Amino acid sequence: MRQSKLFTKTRKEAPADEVSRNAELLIRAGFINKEMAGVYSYLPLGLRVFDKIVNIIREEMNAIGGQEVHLSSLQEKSTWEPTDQWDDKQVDVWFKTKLKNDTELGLAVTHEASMTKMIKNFIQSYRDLPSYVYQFQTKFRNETRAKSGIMRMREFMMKDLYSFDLDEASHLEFYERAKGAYKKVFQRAGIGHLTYLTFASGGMFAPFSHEFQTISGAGEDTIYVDPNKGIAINKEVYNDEVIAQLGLDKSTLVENRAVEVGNIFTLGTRFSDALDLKYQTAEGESKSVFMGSYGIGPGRLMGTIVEVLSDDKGIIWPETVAPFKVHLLVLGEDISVVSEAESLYKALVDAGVEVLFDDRASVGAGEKFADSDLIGIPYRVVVSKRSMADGGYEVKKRNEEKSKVMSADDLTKFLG
RNA sequence: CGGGGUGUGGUGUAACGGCUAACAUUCCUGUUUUGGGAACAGGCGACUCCGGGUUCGAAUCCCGGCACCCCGACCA
Repeated sequence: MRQSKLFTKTRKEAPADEVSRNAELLIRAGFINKEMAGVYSYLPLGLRVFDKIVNIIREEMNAIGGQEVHLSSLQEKSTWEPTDQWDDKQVDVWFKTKLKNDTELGLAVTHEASMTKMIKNFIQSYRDLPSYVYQFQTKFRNETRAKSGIMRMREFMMKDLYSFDLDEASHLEFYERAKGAYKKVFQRAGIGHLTYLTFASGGMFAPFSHEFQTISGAGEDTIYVDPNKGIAINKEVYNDEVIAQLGLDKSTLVENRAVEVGNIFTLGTRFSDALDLKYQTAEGESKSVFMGSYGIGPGRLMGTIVEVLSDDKGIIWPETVAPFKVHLLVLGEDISVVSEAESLYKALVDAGVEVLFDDRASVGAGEKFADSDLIGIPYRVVVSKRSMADGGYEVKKRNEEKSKVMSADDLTKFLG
């Protein structure tokens, strides 16, 4: 993509009302736009990152047998009444609305109940189980206090997977697979080294639920990490009994602030009982389906990556989620330099490399460098009189200081 | 939802109750320039969040509303 055609532009200063690092950098670099408190739009660069994150999650969900669907965000009152969750006292973040005929509707806070209702149409027998169904769909939560940029929004995308199993044993088997898939997601997204499987309160069907917590000062949770075992305990269940139960040693646990980037937990038969999701066993008995739920917010994940991977100049995207792989800069308007850059751009695009080409004329070299650092694309390639005199193109990684000069062929090979 | 704070060109800031609301940046025109947000010249852009009030006079003081930020509570 040509930067001269990109409608967004970078800013030197962040809006005064944005304090969080993720919002500050993402707005300055033109990835997101703030609509109102807790509501942000994704712009071209931001959407590319968002989509890459979504794709990583999608691949990992598919790998453990997930089937993707897309449920509505409009939900009937009757969907939530069986579990008593329509009540504002039970769920205090509802956005509610009405049809023209005054029928009450809610904007999806989550999808446990509607997913259960949907799958009920397809599950009658033990032969129909298990089923693992997921979606990327908008959640609306009327938070009393939105904050921290895109980390806690009133409208946000969530990947929510629901598992429907015959019984607790097969549920637990899948649960372990889901753990593994989540680990891979955060590893691939570039924050695996800072993300810990964390024990948290479990609800009625399990002693614990599991959160994936990424160490960051921007986090809202406090966790106690065992660095050797790579697991942690959320403050909400942190006590001597739990420490002993998990076989941990209190003296080795380190307190940290962390962002909850994912969570998985056992629902048991809470929803299947309430909504009458049952199946017939081989013996002809009727049994409740055993459920679990598994969430990741791609937007929050994107914000977390920025919080954790940046320096004083800007963002440092991991290659896996970067909006482009290469930021190609042409310096000066000298015809031979420009045409050299143009043909390199074409060669890279033809080789299938994702390139943002800073082809803007009459923009100083300093500004191009500053923009490049701010946007944070992993590889920067400079074409200038100097680089050509040195015998080619100058390549530098965003997170490294020194650059090296490469020829066109080497470069295409190196990046392709 | 409790507490605290802030609203001034697109963005960041300034302005004692008193002159035509200032400066920087962005943007536009032109000249020059091209290795770390370059230089010069000219220009566009603001009913100072909204509504009342006090005053000869309000961006400034008072009241109400709205919006935004921070701390806490909440967070399937």
